[in-house]
Amino acid sequence: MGDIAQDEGAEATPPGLRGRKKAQRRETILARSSELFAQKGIDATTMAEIADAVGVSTPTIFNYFGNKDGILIALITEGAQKARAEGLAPVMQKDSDFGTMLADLFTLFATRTLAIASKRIWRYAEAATIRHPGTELARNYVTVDEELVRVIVRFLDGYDIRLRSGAPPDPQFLGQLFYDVWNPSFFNLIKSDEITLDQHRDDLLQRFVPLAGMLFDDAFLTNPTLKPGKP
Amino acid sequence: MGDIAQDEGAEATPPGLRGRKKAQRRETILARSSELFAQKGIDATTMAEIADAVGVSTPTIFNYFGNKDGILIALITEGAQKARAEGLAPVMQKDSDFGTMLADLFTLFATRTLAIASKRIWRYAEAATIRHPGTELARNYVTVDEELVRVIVRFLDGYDIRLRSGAPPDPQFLGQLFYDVWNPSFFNLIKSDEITLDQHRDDLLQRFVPLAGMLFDDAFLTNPTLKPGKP
DNA sequence: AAAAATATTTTAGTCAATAAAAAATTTTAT
DNA sequence: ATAAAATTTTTTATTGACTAAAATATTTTT
Repeated sequence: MGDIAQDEGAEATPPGLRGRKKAQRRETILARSSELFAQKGIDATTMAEIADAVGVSTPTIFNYFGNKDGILIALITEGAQKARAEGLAPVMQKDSDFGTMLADLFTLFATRTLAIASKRIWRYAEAATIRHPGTELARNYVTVDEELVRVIVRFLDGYDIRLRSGAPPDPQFLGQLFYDVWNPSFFNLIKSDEITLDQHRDDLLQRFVPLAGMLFDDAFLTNPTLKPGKP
Repeated sequence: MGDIAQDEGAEATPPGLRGRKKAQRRETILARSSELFAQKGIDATTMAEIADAVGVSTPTIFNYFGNKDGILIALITEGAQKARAEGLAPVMQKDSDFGTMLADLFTLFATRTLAIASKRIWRYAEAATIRHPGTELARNYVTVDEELVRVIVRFLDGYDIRLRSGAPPDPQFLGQLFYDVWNPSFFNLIKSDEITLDQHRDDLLQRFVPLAGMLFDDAFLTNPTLKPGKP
């Protein structure tokens, strides 16, 4: 439960032999940690074992990642970055109402998120960022969420949204709102090993269908149309 | 980072000398821990010090609360229960629009929440419940949130809400929605020692005013009326 | 008052995390 | 190329959370 000094995250590889070696060792630590976590679980994997597997001393691991949480957050943020790079164009059927479409969109996010790491690892990472919000790695983690909001905003921006209020829609605001509605449900998903992705989708439907019903125009709701010039 | 076996929380005092002693000792542990945490901070307070202050052995503290997090969660949930019992009728000026009223309501919740425990303690408690969701104390903690939603629902239920959709309002749904909109902002508040309650209120205004504007009827927005027969 | 059930302490240990000094390595300047 | 400076890593040692198990004490039951 001590305070922490952490490394600078995955930066652009610095010049010089020293920097290259350091970047490479960082990758090795992450790779071996990932293997060990998968093999024996997080709790059962000791820092000394990781150090052994990498071939360095235990304090060196701490120099690189501050603590075990630091390794977890790095694994997740870097896994998420890779997944993000793989393209995020969501695939879903279009002949449903907009609330259902939102539920499907977020179910897809949940599916992809759990493909990056297990529920347990996400639990640990979420807890770590709350407990140590000041660290560089925790701040990196926040950007994963921000990126997700950006994807939602881009999605919403494709549609010719009609609000009941008649006001012009603010995709940024709506994107954040929908993200905030999704997040507690996603937390429930990762907090319980029993909850399935199907149940998660059901939960999301119960949240998004009524919400969309209150926010959006009847015509848009049942037949969400894309903006002219968007595919 | 080990797994945990925790006690059963603050139950109704069981009969018999043994049970009474146990309940009393539990209270003593909480009282001394609270004092020590306040005096020297959480990290700087060791389990051995708590045990010393109470006059029992260190493992006994673990028998009662599982781990340090367990003590924190118990302090918070029981503090919240006491605060809850003190009556929650929110006081706010009525001559503002409904979005502002919501922001004020949740600012009040934030104020009261931080009166129960410091940001640091809330951070630790939130992290603990995510990391160890299965424990009895973590489940107890959830009920604090549920109770808060109930208060919001009761608040909403007092108003003669008119939705833009024309549909009859579902206070339960709206209460959960508003809670979910509030919560990430509250997390930001406790995650940063810099953010003030005033800034929190500003953030809430930016969330609730536009949201209310999209959801509620213009007439209701500017002049929220109570249901007939409600004070 | 003995037996059974339960709680507590003692003891001993594992592991995360930190600190500080020694040793090794790389870079920079000459 | 080599000495000096800067940086990294290892060694060593220590604190503190947490667990396990056996021994001891206490309460309840019979």
